[in-house]
Amino acid sequence: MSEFRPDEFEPKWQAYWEENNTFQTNADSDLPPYYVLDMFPYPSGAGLHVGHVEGYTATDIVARYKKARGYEVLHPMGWDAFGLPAEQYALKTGTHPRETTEQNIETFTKQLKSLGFAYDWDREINTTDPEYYRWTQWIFLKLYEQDLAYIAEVPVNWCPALGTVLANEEVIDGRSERGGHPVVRKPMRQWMLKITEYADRLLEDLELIDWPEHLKEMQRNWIGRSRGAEVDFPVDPETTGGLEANIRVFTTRPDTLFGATYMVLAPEHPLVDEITDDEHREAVEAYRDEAATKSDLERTELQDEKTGVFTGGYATNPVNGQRIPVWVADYVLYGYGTGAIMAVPGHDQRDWEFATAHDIDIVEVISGGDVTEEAHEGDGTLVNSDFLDGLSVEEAKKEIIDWLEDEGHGKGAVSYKLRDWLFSRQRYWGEPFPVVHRNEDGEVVALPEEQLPLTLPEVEEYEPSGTGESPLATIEEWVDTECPETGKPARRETNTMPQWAGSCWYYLRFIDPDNEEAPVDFDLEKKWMPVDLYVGGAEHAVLHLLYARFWHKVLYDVGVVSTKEPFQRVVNQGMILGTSYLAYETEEGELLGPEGAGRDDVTEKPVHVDKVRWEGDTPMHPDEDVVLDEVVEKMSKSRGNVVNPDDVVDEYGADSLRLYEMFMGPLEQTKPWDPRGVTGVHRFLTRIWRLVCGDDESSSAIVDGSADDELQRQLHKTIKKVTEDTDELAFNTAIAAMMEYVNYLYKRDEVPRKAVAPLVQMLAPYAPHVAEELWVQLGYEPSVAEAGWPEYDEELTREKTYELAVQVQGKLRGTIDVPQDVEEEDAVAAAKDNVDVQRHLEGKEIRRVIFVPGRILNFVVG
RNA sequence: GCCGGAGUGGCGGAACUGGUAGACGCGUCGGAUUCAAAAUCCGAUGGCCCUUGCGGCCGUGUGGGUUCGAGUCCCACCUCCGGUACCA
Repeated sequence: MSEFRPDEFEPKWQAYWEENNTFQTNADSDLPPYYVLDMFPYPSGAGLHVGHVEGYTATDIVARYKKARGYEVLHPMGWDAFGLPAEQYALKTGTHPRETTEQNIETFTKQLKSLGFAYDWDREINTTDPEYYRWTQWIFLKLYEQDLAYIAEVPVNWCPALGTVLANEEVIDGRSERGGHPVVRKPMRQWMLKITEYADRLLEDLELIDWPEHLKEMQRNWIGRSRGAEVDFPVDPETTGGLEANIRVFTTRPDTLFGATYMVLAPEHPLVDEITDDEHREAVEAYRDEAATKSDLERTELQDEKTGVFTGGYATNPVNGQRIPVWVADYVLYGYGTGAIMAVPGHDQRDWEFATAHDIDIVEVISGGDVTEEAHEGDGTLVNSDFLDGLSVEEAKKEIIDWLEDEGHGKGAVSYKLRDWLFSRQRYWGEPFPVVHRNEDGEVVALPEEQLPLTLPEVEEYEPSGTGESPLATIEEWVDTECPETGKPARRETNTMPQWAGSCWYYLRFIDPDNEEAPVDFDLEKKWMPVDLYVGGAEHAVLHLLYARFWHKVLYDVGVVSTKEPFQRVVNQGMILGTSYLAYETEEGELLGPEGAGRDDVTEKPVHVDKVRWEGDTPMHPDEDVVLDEVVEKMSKSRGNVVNPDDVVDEYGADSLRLYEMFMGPLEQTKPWDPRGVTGVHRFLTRIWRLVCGDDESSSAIVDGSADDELQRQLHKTIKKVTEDTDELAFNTAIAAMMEYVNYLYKRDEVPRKAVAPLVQMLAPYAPHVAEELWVQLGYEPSVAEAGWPEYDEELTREKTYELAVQVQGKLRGTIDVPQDVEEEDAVAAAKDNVDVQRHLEGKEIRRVIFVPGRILNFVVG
C-alpha cells in the first residue's frame, strides 16, 4: 500500500516528539526515577562518528525502554566544549573558539536529532557557558576552602610547539598526544588538587558500585596502594663533611632490611647536593643534568642498562649499623614513595641488575633462590638476618616493623602510585581560576561567590605568551585587578582549568540545569543520584571516572550531594573498527598488493574507502593495476576508513543505523563495521513494514481476531526474550528474537493485530521511527513511546510437548517428542522405540540411565 | 614483563546454573516471480566419508584431565586485543 520511506517518516516523528515534549523529564513525577547518561562529547569539527552512535543508541534504547516500563527517565545531553582543538583552530585562523564551538555544537545537535535520540533537550548544558562554568569555579572554591587545591612549583611536561604544559596522560611516548610534538620537563608554578588525600576512599568505595571488574581493577592499579614501611637511614657524618640527616626510604619489603647493601637517591632528591663529596661532585652534577633532560620514556624503555653514580657519601643501616654507599640513579623516581630507596639486590631484580652492573655486594637474606643468578623475589625463610632468621617473609615483615617502631627508626606505611592532580593549563579556552594574587604580599585570595562567574575576556591573539603563561597574561586590563578583601592591587590567575574540570560534575547539573542558587538542588540530587547507567568509551576508564569520583566525594563532604558515588553502573561500549585498503610502496616507488604486507622496506599507502575500485569482490587501486590489502583496524581519517553516520542515515535511515550498530555484537565488544550488515537489518525493517502495510502486490496481512495457541506461544516467548535481553543490554540477541518472530509471522497467511502490536511496542526503543509509523498504521493513537511495554505470561511460553535429546554413551542418537511433565519411565520407553536409538542399544546392556527432565536422556551401556 | 579480556562455519556473532554446537544476520548456492534485471518470496548452506541413509566419523586456539556427557569446569601452553610500565 505505502512505500517504506524512512526519509519521510523519520523527520516527521522527530518533529512530533519535539512538539509534544515526549521525552521531557517531569521532575515532579511520582514514578520511580531512572537516570541514564552518556559521556557527553567534545563537539569536534569532524562531527559525530559511529562510535558515538553506538553508545548513544544503547542508552537511548534503555531510556525508551525504562519509560515504557513506567519509570520517570532522565536522559540528557550536553557539550564538553572547552579544549585544545578549538584553540588550535583559533591560532591558525583567528576564529574565536566560541564561534567554532557554536558551529560544531550545531552540527552535532543536528546529527543527534536526525538519529531520533530521546534526549530532554531542555536540559542541554555546555561547559563553556558562563552560567555553567560559574559553578565549576564555585566547586573549585570549595576545593580551595577545603585545602585540597594548592600551588606548587612542579616539573611539568612542557611542549614548546604547543606552547603549553601537558598532563601526563596527554603525553604519549614522550610526545604530545595531539600533534606528536616533543615534550620536555620544566619546573613551573601550577595548581594542584590533592586527590591523594582521597586515595583510600576512592579505592574502598569501588566496592559500592557495579562496574565491570576490569574497570575497577584499572582504577585500583592506577591508585596503586601498597603497604610497607618507611625506614630512616642516618647519613654517615664522616663521609659527608659532618652532615646530620636521615635518608627516609619507603619499602614494601622491610623484611629484607638486612640485605640492603646500598642506597639510591632519585636525581631530583634534595639531599643529593649535601651528601655528595667534592671528589664525586662533578660526576654527580653531570648525571643530574643528563637525567633532567631525559623524558620519562628515555628514563625507562630506551634504557636497558641501569645507570647511576656514587655520591661518595655513606649511610648507616639502622638494623645492623653497617655503612652502605649512597648512589644517585634515575631508576629511582622522585615522585614515588620518598624518592629514595634502600637497595636489596638479592631480592629485587632492578637492584640486582644495578648491583651487578656497578659491582656492589649482593647478600642473600631470604633462602629459596640463587642470588648469584638473579634476584629471589619470592617467598622463603629469612637467613643472615639476626633476630629475623627462620621467620617467613610474612612474619618477618611484622616483626621488623615492630622493631623499627620500638627503636624509632621507622614505621609501617602505605604508599600510592596516584599523584596529586596537576590542575592548570597555560591556555585560553578553559575556565579561569576564581582567584587573584595580591601584589604586595603575593597572597592568593579567592573571589567571593557573588563575583562568579569570572568570565573569559576577549583576546586579540591566541598565541601562548611564550613564557609558558597563557594568552590571558597579555591582557593587562583583565589581569590587573584588585584584591576583593583589601582593595589593593592584585593580578588575576592566568592559568585556566583543564578540560576534565567541566566533565567532573556535569551529571549533577543535568538534574537541575537552571538553578541559580547552587550547582544542584539537594533534594533533586537525592531523588536522581546516583546515575543508574553511565555509558561511554573505555578511554575514560581511569582518568575521567576517577576525577569525577574524587570531586563527587568532596561535594559529599561539604554537603552538596547525598551520595558517595556518582555512577552506580558503568558500561564501556566497544570500539567499532573500519576496513582499510592498503597498497605498499617500495623504495623504488613500485606499488605492491597484499604480498607487501609486513615487509620493512615498504611504506603503507592507504586508499580511501570511497576511492577503491571494485573488480567483483576484489578491491583495486583506483589508478594502478594493483590489488589492495584489506586490514581491519581503528577508524581514523588518515587511514581513509571512517564510516560517516550521516551517509548511512541518508541511504538507509536512522532506524537501520541504530539497529545495525546494536545487532553487530555485544555492546562492550570491539566489532568490525561491515557495510553489508546494514542491509540485513534494513531488510528486517522493510519486512515488518510489508507485514503491516502490505506492498504494491499484496495488501496488509493484518486481521482482527485472536491468536491461536502456537502464535500465542511464539509471541510470549519473544516478549520474554526481548524483555530479558533488553534488561541485560544484550541488544543483539533481542533483535535476533524479533527477527525470528517476524520470520515466523511471514509463514502465516493472516496475522491478528494483537500479535503484531506487542512486536511494535518492543521494536519502539530500537527503531523508534518505524515503530511510531506502524503503530498508527495498526490503528492505534500515537505515540507508541507512550504505549508501555507488553507483558508476557510464562505459562503461555511453554509447549505441551518438547523435543528430548536422547544420547547413547553421551552421543546424540535421536530425539523424541515427550509431554512437558514426562516421567523417566515413559521417556525411556519412548526412546527405546526410536529406531535411531534402537540401533545403538542393540545387543548392549543398559548399565545406567541419566534423565534430566527438559534437557537430556542418556543411556550408558556396557 | 605485569594486569585484564578474548580465541566457535567463508564473515559478524548465538548457546540459561555442564545437557541436541552454529540461533539471528551477512555471503554463497538452488528455486519461484520477471521479456530481462533489481527488489521480493521460498529452500539449502561446518568439514570429511560411504553402501546416499531416519547413515557414519570429525569438529568450538593447542595438549592433557574431571564427568554418563565439556564451547562451558580444572591444569599446562599458544595467539590476538586492551591497559600499564624501573611505583621500591
